[in-house]
Amino acid sequence: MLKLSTRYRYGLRILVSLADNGDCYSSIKHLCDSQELTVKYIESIIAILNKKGMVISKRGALGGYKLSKPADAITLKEVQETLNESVFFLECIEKPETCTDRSNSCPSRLLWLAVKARIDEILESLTIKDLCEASRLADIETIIASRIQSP
Amino acid sequence: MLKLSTRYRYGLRILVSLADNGDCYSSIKHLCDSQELTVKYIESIIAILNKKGMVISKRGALGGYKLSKPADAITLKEVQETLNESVFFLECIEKPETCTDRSNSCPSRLLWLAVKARIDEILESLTIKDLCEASRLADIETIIASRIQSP
DNA sequence: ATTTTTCCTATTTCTTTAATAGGATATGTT
DNA sequence: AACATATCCTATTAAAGAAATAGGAAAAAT
Repeated sequence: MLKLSTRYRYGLRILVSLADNGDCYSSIKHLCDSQELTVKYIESIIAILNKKGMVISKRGALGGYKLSKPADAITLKEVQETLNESVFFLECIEKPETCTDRSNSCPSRLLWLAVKARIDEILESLTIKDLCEASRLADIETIIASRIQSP
Repeated sequence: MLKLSTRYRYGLRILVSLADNGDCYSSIKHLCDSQELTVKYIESIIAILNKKGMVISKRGALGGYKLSKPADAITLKEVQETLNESVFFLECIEKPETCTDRSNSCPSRLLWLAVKARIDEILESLTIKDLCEASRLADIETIIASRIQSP
């Protein structure tokens, strides 16, 4: 439980690479050189991003992928939703029909609503551009602190 | 990814039930009446809690389970670790040998270190007793707010 | 034509979770 | 002693999702 999928981890790395590459098209092969992944596996991940319109593709020689919008317009929440569409953090919240009547006296539900709210707060406040910067600075806490207001 | 396991959800509900029952032994059958689970499945969950010494068992007629320590001495983090021993939120952190050299320039790693820190902060600050209270109040945010200092 | 590269569809493998099953052992009650 | 109530123990199966691989079709540049 609460395991981070490699699909999302790699997806983020791919998007960060594309962002660093600016307006050029990066081929999967090129993305592979910097990452230790197979062409086929990256392909399957980027295919999802492509179908959702997060990247623009160009076929044939000199083709590849680039971001479909500025890196600071892509939130990490958006990426998560794209890459893990059918998986629900908490079914009884996202699909109420699964566990209707327990509602607000269910301790698990209350706890995870609270946890999820905090995760989402971070994922919504950060963008791919922030990740690029965090990677350069080797620090993300400062960026988060500047985004999220303390109550 | 980031899916909450039913094992943990049910485990919490079981512990909250035991807490509400005070010093009496609750049989699995009794726990079943309030929850919509089979005897066998609850048994398999509570067996884990028992092996780790979180509950005390008594066999035979009038037997059952009760908490091994006060409900306010059992943190939710402890429960999570007990029920999901072998699952790592982020392998490259918890088992560094998996992904050594990417370290602090890996965007995923930075992000999830930050997210994990916030989840752990909540899980460590709350106890089973808090969950009992949250369940009664149908609110957990007030409790969390009183525990976690804003920076 | 040839090379590069995306695109599409399918399959396999692996891990983990979820759930079930049968019977052994202990304990209180009658 | 017999019986009912419970935990305990050890498997096994089923289902889901994640991870990874495979082969070839289609497009575009040189």
